[in-house]
Amino acid sequence: MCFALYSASLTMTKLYKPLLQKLGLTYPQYLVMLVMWEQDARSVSELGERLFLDSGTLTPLLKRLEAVELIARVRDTADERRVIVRLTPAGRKLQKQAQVIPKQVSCATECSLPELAALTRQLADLRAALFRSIGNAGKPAVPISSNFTNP
Amino acid sequence: MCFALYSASLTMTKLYKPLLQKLGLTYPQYLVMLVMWEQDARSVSELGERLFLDSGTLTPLLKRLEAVELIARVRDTADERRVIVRLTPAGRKLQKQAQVIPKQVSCATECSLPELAALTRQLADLRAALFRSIGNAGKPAVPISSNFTNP
DNA sequence: ATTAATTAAATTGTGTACAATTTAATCGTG
DNA sequence: CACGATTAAATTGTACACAATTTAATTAAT
Repeated sequence: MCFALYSASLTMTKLYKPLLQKLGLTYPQYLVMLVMWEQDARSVSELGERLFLDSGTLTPLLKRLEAVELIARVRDTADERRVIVRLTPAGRKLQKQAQVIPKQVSCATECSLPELAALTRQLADLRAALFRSIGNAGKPAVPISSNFTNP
Repeated sequence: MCFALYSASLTMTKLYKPLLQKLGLTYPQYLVMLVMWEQDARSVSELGERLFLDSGTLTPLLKRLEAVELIARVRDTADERRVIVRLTPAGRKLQKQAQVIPKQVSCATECSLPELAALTRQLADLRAALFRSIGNAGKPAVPISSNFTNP
């Protein structure tokens, strides 16, 4: 299953590549733009929470989006630790060009919309389950000295 | 759906990390070892066909596995273009240590085995559909001069 | 009010992915 | 046999991912 997941994900990214190239975006950059179109003016950590990515991934990605003037990055004056990301006019304008992409991708999947919705929920549930497991591994719910083991 | 796929895949890799660290492997390296345990003495392109990865990804990965002496890379004497990958004794020995991993991962998914099997097939089908779509875009089935268009 | 702890980004270093190109070997045709 | 086409790996350059660390700003506890 893990390999099927891994290679389906890589293949999906490959499918997006030519579609997104017309917009000058990579797939992770497109995800950031989707989240920004959903709501403007977000901090880096808010983006990270939505996308499950950390600053080590986002910071260079956001710098690239800033370099092509799709977003602007400014320190939050109220809290100088935070960096607020905003869409530029070009960034907002790009949304219209991007609107055709979901249909093209959905067509390539050869799945019906209900099938896609079901698969989406399964994958989201899976991610949540894996997160719980990782969380438990990182911070065990029970001290190491416990005598209990998983059934 | 695409985002669910993308983030589930990244989370899966994160789950594997601590498990594989005990074996000194990354997830893609583990995939290569799984394929090698399945059958020894494969060329780089055979590995690439199994894993849907190209030489640009595999060559440095295989060099790292060679550096830790889990595999050996030798030119095929019958065809000097090919490089044959073989397990070392240490590489074969590692299989035993790796046997516990699938159960640990399956447990973390919180899915039954039939559920996992069903999801695996869905993801494999999805990957195949995406491949078809990419293939058609990359190498059109009909010459450029054709008058035909897709329905 | 200081100082210690925490938090948010950025940085560093390692390891994929992959397009595009290069190098070298083999194959196919005349 | 020759030589252009093809094939297999390797190389180059760009862009993620993420653990671990660092830097700077804020909060908390005394």
